[in-house]
Amino acid sequence: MTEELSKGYEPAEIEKRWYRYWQDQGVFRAACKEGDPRPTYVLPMPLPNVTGSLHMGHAMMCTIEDVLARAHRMMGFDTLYQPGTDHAGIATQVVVERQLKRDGVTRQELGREEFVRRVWSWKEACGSRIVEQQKVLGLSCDWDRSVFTMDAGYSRAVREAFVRLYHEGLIYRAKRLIYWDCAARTVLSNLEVNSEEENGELFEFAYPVEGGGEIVVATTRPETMLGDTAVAVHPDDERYTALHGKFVVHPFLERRIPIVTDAVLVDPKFGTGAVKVTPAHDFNDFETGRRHQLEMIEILDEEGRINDAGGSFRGLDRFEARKAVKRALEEKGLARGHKQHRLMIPRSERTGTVVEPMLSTQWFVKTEPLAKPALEAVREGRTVIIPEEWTKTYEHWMTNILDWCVSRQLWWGHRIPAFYCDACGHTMVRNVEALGECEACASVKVRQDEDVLDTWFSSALWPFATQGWPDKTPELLRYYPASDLETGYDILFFWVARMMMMGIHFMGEPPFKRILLHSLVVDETGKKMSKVVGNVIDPIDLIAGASFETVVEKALPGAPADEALKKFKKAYPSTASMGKGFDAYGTDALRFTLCSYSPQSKRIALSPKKIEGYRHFCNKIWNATRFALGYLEGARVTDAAPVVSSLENRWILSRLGVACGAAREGLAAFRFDDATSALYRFFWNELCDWYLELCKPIFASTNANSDANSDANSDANSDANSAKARRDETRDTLGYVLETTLRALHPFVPFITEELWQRLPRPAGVPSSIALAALPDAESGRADAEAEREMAILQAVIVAARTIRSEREVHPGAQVPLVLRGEANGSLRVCEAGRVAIETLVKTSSLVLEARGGERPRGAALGHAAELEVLVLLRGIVEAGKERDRIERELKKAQKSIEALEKKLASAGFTERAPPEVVQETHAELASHRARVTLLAEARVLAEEL
RNA sequence: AGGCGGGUAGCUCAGUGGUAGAGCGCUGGCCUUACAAGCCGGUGGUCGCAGGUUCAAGCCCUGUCCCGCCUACCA
Repeated sequence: MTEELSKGYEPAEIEKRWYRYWQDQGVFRAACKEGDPRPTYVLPMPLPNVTGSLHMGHAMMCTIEDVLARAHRMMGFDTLYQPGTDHAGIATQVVVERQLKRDGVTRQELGREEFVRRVWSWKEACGSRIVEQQKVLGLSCDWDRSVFTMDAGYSRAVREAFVRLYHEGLIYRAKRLIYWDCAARTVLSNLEVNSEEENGELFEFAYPVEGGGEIVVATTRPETMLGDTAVAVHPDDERYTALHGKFVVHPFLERRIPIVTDAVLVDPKFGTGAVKVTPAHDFNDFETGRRHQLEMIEILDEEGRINDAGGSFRGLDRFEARKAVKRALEEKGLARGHKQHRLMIPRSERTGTVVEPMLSTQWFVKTEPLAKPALEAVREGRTVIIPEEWTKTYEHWMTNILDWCVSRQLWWGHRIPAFYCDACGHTMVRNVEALGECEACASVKVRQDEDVLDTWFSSALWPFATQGWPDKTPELLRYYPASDLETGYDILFFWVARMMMMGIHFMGEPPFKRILLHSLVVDETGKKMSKVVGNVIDPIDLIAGASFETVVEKALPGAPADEALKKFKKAYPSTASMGKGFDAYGTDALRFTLCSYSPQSKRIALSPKKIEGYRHFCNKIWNATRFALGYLEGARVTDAAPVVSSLENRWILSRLGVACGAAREGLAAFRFDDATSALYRFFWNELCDWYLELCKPIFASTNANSDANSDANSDANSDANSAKARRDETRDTLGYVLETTLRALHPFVPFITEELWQRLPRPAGVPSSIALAALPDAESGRADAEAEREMAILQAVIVAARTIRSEREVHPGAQVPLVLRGEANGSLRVCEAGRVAIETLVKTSSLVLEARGGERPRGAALGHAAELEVLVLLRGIVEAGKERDRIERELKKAQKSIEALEKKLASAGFTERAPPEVVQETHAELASHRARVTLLAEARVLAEEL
């Protein structure tokens, strides 16, 4: 720890050390101590799937959350960042089944018990990967409280919730048309189904009409005609009036099918204007069937094969059946052509297979009574959604919510606690793992429902089931409701809305005070990340560094490397200038980058170049500290800002307060972009660019004066004393400012700040980790308007002089004579006080301060800073012609501004109706432009003698 | 089709009615004892388009054209 800092910032080396330290020190632990006077801050982590590995979305989410958690911890809250993982029913089952398939076994062959055992062992072996990655990101969760949704305690809570809802009449079992995943052989909720436009075919065929003639229908799913129980036409469609009330004959199944009229289903302008109706396999047809009391014929089994109802097509897979039906229709001369057709294909989010609408008996949650209070909680502001615009989306969904199908035909998950008696048919819903005998007839022929619950049902209980509910544990009392819930807007419905419903229902109050939503992380061109497009980035590659070969292999698995790389670079144009791959940017740089994006926009276009930029920022922090450490020996660093007298010290403390205040405001308003940019600008553009540069001559003066000390000269001694006093004050200020700034930065960049903070002089009695130190605020600085004003004058003078030097191509190392002319009691006094600063930062060979009015030195370039004239003597260095052109250009600019302002002031409307201070400001602005014109005219004269 | 966003510098994005900001890029000059992952300068905008309100519009209103996302869809 005491060894010197390396010249460059190397994140890998420092990051690995501190995470262990934090865990060993128990920094992340929530106290949950009786009598703890601290307020609580509770942040339930959106539980990642146990199957998952960390993607950019997680990185975004985790970063934002960890910033919130760390900031609140530093603000003195008893902070619980609640971690855990989700058993992810279908996703996990699919993964394990795939693995079994490689070994040539099916889960049916293994049996349920053995299969579930295998899933558990898979979970033990592989399920912690994402947790390890979260630790790489620096998450400050209380890992000791981590919960897995299949834990015994959590499972009990899930059963309890089901049982209570059932007895309250909010859960029911019914036969409904649902989405069926034929690959996973389970029902899906409509949120687990994604529809995308794909190429398809609109196939037309004729139904022979009883008594002669035919009616042509069109379909994208010809095989469903095996379940047709009607043909519908529009009642007003004159083409078909003659057929009303007649029947068609099914060509394969010897079934009479009625022709019905239906104005809802049929759009006469589409296709042939006649629609085949398959009530058991289509949502619109289902409703049509209800309207006309049509027979509902199911034609598919649970694997998507044609069942007995399909006659000779029985046993065919649905896609084979499609071909077979078309062929058979052609053979019978009933095919009437086909055309290309774009249509929305619904696919299972997990297995990717085309889902089929099927009739099925399932368990449903009655959502309306639950949604209403959840809606009201937001309307009444008991829960606030940020950014606020999402409130509308939430309302829209909550008011149009459908009953929620919660049963799944899976083996991995919480088994539905419903028991059926085969003897008397009695149904019992109890919070038990097994039930021995029937409560009605005492028969032992009792079997449990085979199905498990939707994963979202269990995760809907997250805010309270993690805290021991239904028991009234100390944790539950202290940590419910949570403070914030932070997540991607894409799961507002899936999860957030459901937690709201369940939280209010079971706990009587909403589960969180605020809902914070961040945007989707997309590629640099704005496209969604996907393995199809080949633009996925593994956050770990950005942290640890990776060659493009490695990166591209993950982005587009299985594709030729050069093709994949081309696609990848197209998705991330800023990587064009990056040679072999990503450097190791480090966790801190990635975190800072993610925080720098505004939460207002709906997409976050990830730019690797931007991450590189923030790594440079980390390097800047590193080196500034390295510089400072060379002078901080013996610094007295205090809790509060020191009282200081010199301008630069007063100024930096004032700016420090502004920056820390802005950072706090940004954190509070969920505007991390504002917070990070305030700290970035302060650190780089104020602390490094100005303050440290101003410190240099002060620290350098030490040596000069210690030489002077050896003289017996008393003046030199007193000079030396005052120089020492100033040096000490500056040393203490620098120490304080740096220590404070690191604390302000810590929530965003935890690793580098801990590393550097541990090396800095700190106030007495600080905690063992920066993570437990106090988060600075506006009061951590010392507001000083006068210092800011004076410093602004010095900065303006220095910049003006530098600009002249640079524009006239004076060599940066060359010393130039500088003359500043102004008001003796005004800015000149400030310049006199800041003489050393000006001399050093401008590099002057001589600095003359004089009152305005006298003769100006000939051959000088004339600039201005506030009301000061800045004269840089350049005789013999610069060509007169170039200088003249430059002055003309500036004159034109100034004239243009003057015209605009004069026009504005000439308008009576403006002078009479605009607020007086605005008019005044405009006058002042005009005056300053006019003064500038005068100055430029004079500069032209001076330039003639260059 | 409906709903919600967005269009500002070459790129990615901030912007609170009072003459437009950042980072990156571009560009000129510097290896200046913390940092070339750097320093000192500079260039760059008809704020999608057309109206309107206002003394004043990137910001408010209306229309319009593009681009996203979500929801529901035509069998």
